[in-house]
Amino acid sequence: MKNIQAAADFMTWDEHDHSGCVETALRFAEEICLARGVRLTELRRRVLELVWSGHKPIGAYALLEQLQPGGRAAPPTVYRALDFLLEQGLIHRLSSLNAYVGCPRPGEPHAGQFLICESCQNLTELRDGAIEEAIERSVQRSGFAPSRQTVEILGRCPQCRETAGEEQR
Amino acid sequence: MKNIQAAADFMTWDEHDHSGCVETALRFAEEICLARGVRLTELRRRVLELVWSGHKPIGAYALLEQLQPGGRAAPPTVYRALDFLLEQGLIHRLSSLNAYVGCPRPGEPHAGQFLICESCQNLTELRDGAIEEAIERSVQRSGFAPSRQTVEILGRCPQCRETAGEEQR
DNA sequence: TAGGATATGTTATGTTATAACATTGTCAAG
DNA sequence: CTTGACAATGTTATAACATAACATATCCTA
Repeated sequence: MKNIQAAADFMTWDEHDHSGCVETALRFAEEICLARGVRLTELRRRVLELVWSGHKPIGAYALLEQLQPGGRAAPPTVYRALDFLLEQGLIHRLSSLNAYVGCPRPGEPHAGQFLICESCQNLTELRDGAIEEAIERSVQRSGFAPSRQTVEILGRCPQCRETAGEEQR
Repeated sequence: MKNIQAAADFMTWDEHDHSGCVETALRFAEEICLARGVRLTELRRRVLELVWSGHKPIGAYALLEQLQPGGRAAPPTVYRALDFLLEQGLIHRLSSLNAYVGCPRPGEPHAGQFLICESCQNLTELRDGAIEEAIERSVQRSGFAPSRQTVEILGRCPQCRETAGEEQR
């Protein structure tokens, strides 16, 4: 089991046929949950699907709306599903955006490194060994026992840099 | 003008006489604002002082309480002061905690790297060139133009690791 | 000292997240 | 197949974090 977007050391949420990703992510999630003996219930599956459906990070309340167009579900419903998916490493939370994205490498626990475009909100997840090692070394020196890393870089993606002064895409 | 906590490539908010830091931070802030022709008003000065006063990251509403024990000031008051201090690089915002800390290297613009203890909330700010370079290289490769970085590592500090199973300090 | 710019006060509300408890679903042991 | 324990979800309320919009005050300069 490798990456959801085949062989890459990074993954950009734009400019590819995304529909396959959703299916693949759901299939992987099922395998992983089965192997671990945890339950990917209908609700959790649906939330994971919604997280993957867009090409962009999505907030909990936006998920909530999409979950029940009528507006029935309450916040804890979606937050509990998100908590489960986070625990299982199936999604990431971007704390600088208060938003969630699907993890392209579920089953392979890792701290994501994210490039977030301030203009179009498009996202790239990196997996840069050099960054991880540098952080690892620094953390070791300090005697600190890390449990969770957040590396989020905000800026402008190449596409938005070209169309410099224009309106946001 | 160097670090507020003299010569160090990192700064830990614990285990040192902190009272001097507050004074030094305020003095630096005054110099910097004067040099830039911006106004360190009484309110802004007071908020900066409160941010520095504790040894831990502090939230906006906690600041608000300390600002006016009677409870008069409203949120925008403190958020505006925080925005100013952030703009001037006098404090950092920790997005994984929704909290603020004084910047030990004001006047020397930089993206902080933080080690945050989940047990005692104690904080260490790193300045690790290797991490910065690794990120820089990775970001360059992607064609991305970075504007703001967030590197926050949650875990347990050396002190809390010793007192493993015990109650939080 | 008048007038514009900057800063702060005030009221209301938006956005994100969780606490606490009730109900329902699942599954295995008897 | 039913009972009981645990896991998951529903429901209501509220906590925690943040900003919009407009009024007032303060500061500085021409």
